[in-house]
Amino acid sequence: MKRPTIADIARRAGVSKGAVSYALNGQPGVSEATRKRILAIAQEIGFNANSAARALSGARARAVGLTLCRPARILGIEPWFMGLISGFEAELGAQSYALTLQVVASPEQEVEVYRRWWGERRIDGVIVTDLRENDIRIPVLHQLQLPAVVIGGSGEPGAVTQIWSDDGGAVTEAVRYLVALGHTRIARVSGVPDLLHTQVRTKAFNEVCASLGLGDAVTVPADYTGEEGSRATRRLLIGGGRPTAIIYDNDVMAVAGLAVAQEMGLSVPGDLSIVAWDDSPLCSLVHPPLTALSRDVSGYGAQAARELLNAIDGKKVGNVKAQTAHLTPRGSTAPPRA
Amino acid sequence: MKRPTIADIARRAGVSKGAVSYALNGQPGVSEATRKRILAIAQEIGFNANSAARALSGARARAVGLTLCRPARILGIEPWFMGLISGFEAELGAQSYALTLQVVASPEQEVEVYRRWWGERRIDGVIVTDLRENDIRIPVLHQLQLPAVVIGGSGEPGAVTQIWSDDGGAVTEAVRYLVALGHTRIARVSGVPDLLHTQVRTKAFNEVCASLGLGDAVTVPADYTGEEGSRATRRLLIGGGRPTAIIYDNDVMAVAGLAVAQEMGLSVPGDLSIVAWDDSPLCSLVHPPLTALSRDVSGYGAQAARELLNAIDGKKVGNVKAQTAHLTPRGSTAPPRA
DNA sequence: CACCCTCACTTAACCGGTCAAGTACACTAT
DNA sequence: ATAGTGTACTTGACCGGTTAAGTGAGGGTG
Repeated sequence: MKRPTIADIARRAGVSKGAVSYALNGQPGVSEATRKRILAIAQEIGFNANSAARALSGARARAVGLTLCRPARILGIEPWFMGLISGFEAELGAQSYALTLQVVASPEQEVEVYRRWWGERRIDGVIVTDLRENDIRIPVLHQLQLPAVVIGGSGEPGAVTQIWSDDGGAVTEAVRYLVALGHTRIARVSGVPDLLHTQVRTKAFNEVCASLGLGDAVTVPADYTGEEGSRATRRLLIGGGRPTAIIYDNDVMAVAGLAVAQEMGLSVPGDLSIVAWDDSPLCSLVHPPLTALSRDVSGYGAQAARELLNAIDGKKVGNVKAQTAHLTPRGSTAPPRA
Repeated sequence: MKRPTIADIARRAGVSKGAVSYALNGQPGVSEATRKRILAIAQEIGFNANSAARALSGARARAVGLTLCRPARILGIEPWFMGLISGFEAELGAQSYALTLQVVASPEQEVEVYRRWWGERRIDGVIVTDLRENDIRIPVLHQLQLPAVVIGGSGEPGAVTQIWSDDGGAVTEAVRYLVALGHTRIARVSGVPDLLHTQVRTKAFNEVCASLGLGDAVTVPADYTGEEGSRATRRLLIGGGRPTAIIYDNDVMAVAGLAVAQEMGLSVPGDLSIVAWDDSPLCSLVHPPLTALSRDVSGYGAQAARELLNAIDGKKVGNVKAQTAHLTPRGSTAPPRA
């Protein structure tokens, strides 16, 4: 089956290729009557502009890239990314932009992928997640002049547009809530310590614990996987001065922590309260359902996509603050047993 | 920063554009010495062929498409898709093919996306999941001559390459195992009944139950989400003749089922044994860890990608049988209490 | 009535690859 | 010496859009 081209439309409409192009792109240069006729023909023969030809003649590729840099075993289970992706799609699909995905093993590989995509002119911009301190990707994106939106930065103004949320505020809310319930020994199982948003959360956790006089704030670093979540939880529950509440940096580790507590014969929330970060269906799936710091992940993704499309259109670099995660109390938190 | 083109390489090497093209693509027409020189220059200046130009001149777009047609809320949590995707990537990345993703709401929309992609010449082939009976996507793919690989067909020979696994055999193994443990009242919570592989599993379940004299085999249809999994489980556990074992069509529903049992004060595996389909980290995360029908989902994806690349290269249409899921016993199955 | 302006187009170059056809030269066979 | 063959290139058309520059008709103005 032959793909219709603008030449086909031009022939049927009795005009030139150029006129068809103007008509289809809403540019001035054709009369309203001709435009309507051309659009009708395009519709009728099911015309779609060849994206290669369009990209080649200097216009947009109408695609954006996303690299996922987490090991496959965690990618599979963490709802976060899929939530983000469906958010992107909602926005990109509406503008008929495509999303190109690449799974990578390291930030170095990520940089290579950016360079390749740029060289291939395959994408118009990228979405960057998991920002680190002195992230090696940022200077490369800058050098390549590749429009980008960073998700999960610290909120400090930088070279590229950021979508960030006040994670510090959310941690503070969670700790205050647990203290109000009567907890005094609160621990935390964090995500990868190199990531900027992990650092923001850790700092806020330390500060609020200090300000409420909770003694030293214990944060055990992990990596978002269930295994590490279990390991960290065991370490916390075995040691002396066992905490009565644990805040986890994602839902997967929180679920793993719940399982460890049950396996050790501790009751949740009687002996241990659990708060998860990121409220996916996973949290309401388990028993007891987990109290979580909820945010609209796919809305977050949609906002990121919108900002990226703006950046591609050459609009200003900005810092967009997304909704702060809010506490959704469920069955996994309660006052500690005397 | 200007992107290097083959013209730049040609100039530096003192040859024509054509020669560079032959050299880079491993085609005959240049001497070994010249080829080496050209490749060295390409390497040095960081050349990547403009994918648009390449696609435009009749060659491949070097991209394949995947549409995800499940509601966002389930997409987020089901590890299956992410596992598949990382499998695709392993294979596609090696050939520097890109993966283009689109989330859609219905098979009708999916067909539209295929048509658009085809018209835009954006992709060289597609991966089709969740095959239905008389699937409307198949004739369209055929009409468009779009290379495709179907994942999760029934194994019956058809118009397009299929990757399938013997789900019937796996169900049979699970039921036999439960019967060996002493169970006689075994129920099943299935995925969406329209999907072909659901039908295959249901048929096999009915057959093995009949052949083992287990009375009528109860299958409650659900949709892979946790909510539906909970609902179906409650229905099974409330009714008379409560089953002592339930087989779930995915891990998410199995976890939800576990939570329902716990919430109803039933012990797992004492009062109820649970078998999950698809062994993701989720299964070993909960307490007790779930007995599962495991298969290498990302290997499955890799195989699909390989077959798709073959189909794009015009190689034969084939039916590839992937590894059958095998039972991984864990803590959620045991003999029923007297 | 000449002049200018606007509108609605047409024309053709261009993007950066691919590839069929053409060319120049060396080497071999008769 | 001449034709024939193969190698190593060059040349230029082509893919299907976009867009700057050009054109001709019609209307308004002094």
